Amino acid sequence: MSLPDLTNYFIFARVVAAGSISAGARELNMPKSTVSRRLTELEEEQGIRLVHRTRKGLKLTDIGQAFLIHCETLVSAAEAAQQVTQLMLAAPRGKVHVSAPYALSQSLLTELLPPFMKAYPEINVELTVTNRPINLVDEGVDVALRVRASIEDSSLIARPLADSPGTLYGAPALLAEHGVPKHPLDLLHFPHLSLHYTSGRYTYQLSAEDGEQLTLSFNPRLVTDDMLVLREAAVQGEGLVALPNYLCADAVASGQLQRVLPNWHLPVGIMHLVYPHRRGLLPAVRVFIDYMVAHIPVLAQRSLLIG
Amino acid sequence: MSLPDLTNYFIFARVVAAGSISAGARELNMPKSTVSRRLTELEEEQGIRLVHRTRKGLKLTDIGQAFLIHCETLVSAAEAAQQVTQLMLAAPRGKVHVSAPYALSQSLLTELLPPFMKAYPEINVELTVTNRPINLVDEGVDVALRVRASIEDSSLIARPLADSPGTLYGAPALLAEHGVPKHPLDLLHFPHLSLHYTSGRYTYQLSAEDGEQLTLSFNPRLVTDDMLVLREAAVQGEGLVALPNYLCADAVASGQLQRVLPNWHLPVGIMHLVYPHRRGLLPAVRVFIDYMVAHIPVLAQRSLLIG
DNA sequence: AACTTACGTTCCAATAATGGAACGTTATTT
DNA sequence: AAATAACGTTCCATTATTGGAACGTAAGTT
Repeated sequence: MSLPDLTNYFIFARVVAAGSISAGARELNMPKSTVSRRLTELEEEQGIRLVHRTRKGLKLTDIGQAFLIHCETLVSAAEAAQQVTQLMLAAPRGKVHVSAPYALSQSLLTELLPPFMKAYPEINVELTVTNRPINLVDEGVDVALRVRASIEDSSLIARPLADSPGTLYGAPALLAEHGVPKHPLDLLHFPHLSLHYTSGRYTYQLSAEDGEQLTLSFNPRLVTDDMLVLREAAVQGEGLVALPNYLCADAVASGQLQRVLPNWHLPVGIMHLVYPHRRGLLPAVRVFIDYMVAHIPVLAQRSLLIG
Repeated sequence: MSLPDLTNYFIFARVVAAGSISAGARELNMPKSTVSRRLTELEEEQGIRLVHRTRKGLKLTDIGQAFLIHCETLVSAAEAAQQVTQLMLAAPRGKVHVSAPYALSQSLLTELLPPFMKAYPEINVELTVTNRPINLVDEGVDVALRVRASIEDSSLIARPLADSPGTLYGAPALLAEHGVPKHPLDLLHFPHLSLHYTSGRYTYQLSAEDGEQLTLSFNPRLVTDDMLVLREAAVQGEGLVALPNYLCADAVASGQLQRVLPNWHLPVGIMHLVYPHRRGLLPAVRVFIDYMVAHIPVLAQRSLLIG
């Protein structure tokens, strides 16, 4: 099967509307030689004469008339299709599919989404909250909020938002029971809670301010992929846990949690946005990204100052 | 303005239906390199990503989904357009616009059209009867029946049907009154009737059987472009007239008219069909031509034998 | 684990489409 | 009557498109 060149149908419709090959060529901004050739081509392809060429304008054959009707709906369909894309490109509108882990969703996005949606009433947001690592393309996600030790995914564009330093936290009661740790080795006497790691290996990578580094293995009593669950468990005194500071700022202020070994730092997580292909980014997605890039660092900074 | 290549819309719709670029390429019978390139081309032209490419099949974006709907109506329109032409090509059907002069229409076509239309029930005939010379293209005529001294029109295809010899005719009463002419010069005493000629010059070009030629000018008493009017006027004894023999056979048989100078011949008219461009001839027009070519010579011959 | 299959993309010589200029006609203007 | 303008077509060097082969990658198979 050899597929027909539908552009010829388009040209045919435009030429008939214009009344002559020359006029059609002018409207189409093409040389009339091309228009003439393509029209003849169409007739040969169809095996039928569609227009009679006279000196002054063209004259449709009966079959050309019937053929034209379908060509016109074809042109309309093409224009409608174009409008679909051009509408989405003309202004920030349409759906933005966002993905975020629970912790970030319930803190940052809870705060930022309402004002964002108020600022862009034509944008609909679909928010998928999950801690599972997702494939943006497979799940049809436009932009994902992530915290990782490093930004490595090469096929995606990443926009760093803020560093997310973490510390060990524990409930005052737990610390009273086991004694406040002075040195990392004191941690071995404690129960521990941790995020789930597919590697199955659980360690603290601690670094002191003088540069000293220490890696400590532990067996977690509780493993989950929800940081908020970890925080609540820690508040209940179930064990020590490594968490981003911004998540614990409130709990520390209210006395529910206490920093453990505050002079030893955990690896800094980098909070960032990722999205596919910088090219062809829809305005709706672009303004979402811009909005988050503009506001998340401020919010994160505020949390850190408090924490 | 650069016009979009609508074939890309078509390819897009087919690829989505097939589920992958490779499968779409197979269905379209195109190399996948081309399909891949054209799809990317379409996305760049629209400035928007329409499909996400994954290893196993494609995934439409939301906008791609909306875009696709219009592409599908576009494909339907293209198929409908094709059907219009292919239907007309598949069998003799549709309209045939025929043009003929009065004389031929009322003799030959009156006899041949009914059986033709019975033989091809899907064909509709539109018959324009006029003696005025017509431009086939301008008037949208598919095929014209003509009688001319020569076949000269170069832009048309001509199919000769039969020679149409002519003679001078007169009513017996008129001949009794003025005396039966023995020699062309005797014609000068008669009143004459004639077809209308735009040249304004009226002559008889007589040739004897021994090759002798004679051109005789005359002033017609009656000029019309309808041969049947001339014949009736001649029957009424209004004057002599040069007419095709087949037209007068009946009148001669019934004694209403008589041949004048039967040994002197008028220029032979050639009855023929003309139609534009042998290429792209519709089956309906083709079978009409074939039918006339098959039957008119027989009918004409019969008339001549009688006459 | 190694192998096979199937996907989408890229490369580049072979091929096809393009478009400015010239042509032959015809209607209109000078 | 001559000149001009406009039409559709054709020509052919330039330009753009094509498609087979090779590539990198991921899923299924031995």
